[in-house]
Amino acid sequence: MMNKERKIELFKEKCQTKGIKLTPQRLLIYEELINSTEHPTAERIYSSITQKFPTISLDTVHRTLETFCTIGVATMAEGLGNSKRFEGNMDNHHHVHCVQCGMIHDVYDANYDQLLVPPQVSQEFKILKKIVHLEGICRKCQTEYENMD
Amino acid sequence: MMNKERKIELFKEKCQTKGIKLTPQRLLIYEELINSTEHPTAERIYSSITQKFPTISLDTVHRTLETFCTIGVATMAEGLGNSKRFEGNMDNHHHVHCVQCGMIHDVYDANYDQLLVPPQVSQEFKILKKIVHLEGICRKCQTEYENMD
DNA sequence: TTCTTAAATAAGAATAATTCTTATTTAAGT
DNA sequence: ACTTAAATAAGAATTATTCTTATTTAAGAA
Ligand SMILES: [Mn+2]
Ligand SMILES: [Mn+2]
Ligand SMILES: [Zn+2]
Ligand SMILES: [Zn+2]
Repeated sequence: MMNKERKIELFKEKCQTKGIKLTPQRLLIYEELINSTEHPTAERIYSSITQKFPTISLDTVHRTLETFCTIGVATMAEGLGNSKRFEGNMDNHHHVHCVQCGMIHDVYDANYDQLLVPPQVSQEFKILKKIVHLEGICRKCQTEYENMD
Repeated sequence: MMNKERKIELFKEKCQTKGIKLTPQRLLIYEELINSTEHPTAERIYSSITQKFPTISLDTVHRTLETFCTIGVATMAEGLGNSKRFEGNMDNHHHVHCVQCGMIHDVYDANYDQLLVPPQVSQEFKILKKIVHLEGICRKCQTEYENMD
């Protein structure tokens, strides 16, 4: 971990090196993000900011968060895209998700099945599911990238 | 694993024991689900079924998939709800997600950090993220359940 | 088999999350 | 101060999901 002033400093440098503009909106969104431990949604950040900065638009918050992920100062918590994905496979297994095409493959691995829940977690949560979630780019999508200009 | 006829048999029994009606819609949706390896969305299942059964409604597919999860013949692939969740914490860590209130807590665990990617996965994917995703009910939500009639 | 009824469905409206379009503004380099 | 590409605001559009209500039906009872 790192103190917030330092993170903001690094954020400003990152904007520089990545060649994106340091706007008041971006700074506010970044501050809101690192001051929160709740993994906020775009809407949540928008609501907090709208008090200090009433003219900001929700779309800007969405765009900015995406930009932050791209330049590596934020991440989107693991998930599988906009729509719920279902399966009838009730065997214990894990997943690898192609973030490009959305494909989900099943992963069977004995080590993954044996993961223990840390005591500080099991004290606070009744755990219903333990899954290793891998994210990456599938071979097909990698090939498609290669063939792009 | 298990052959599909047997799964359908068990599905019918499950409807019995859970006291829910065995409708043609439910049977079709279940068959579609277990014949797919792609972790389909409701929309995807709806499209496939609509050919054989043109009067089915998308809402029925949604409701049915939820019912299937409730009676334990299907699951929803791991995710964090409808909206994207962001964070500025770029340290390597994992998550536990309360499926009731949506809260996400950070989990730091050295064992989790050391997970290896199975070779058959790394052959097919360029892995960008490895995360242990725990799901459960937080203490607060458990207490709230207790106080319900 | 026919009857009964609560459960389930279809259809479309409503809501929620996200993305797109376009005119306007602005950060940052000159 | 000037220039300009990038960024923003506003609102429309799109997509996913849920809700409402009238109708239909599965399944147990008679
Ligand atoms: Mn799976
Ligand atoms: Mn986190
Ligand atoms: Zn892919
Ligand atoms: Zn909770």
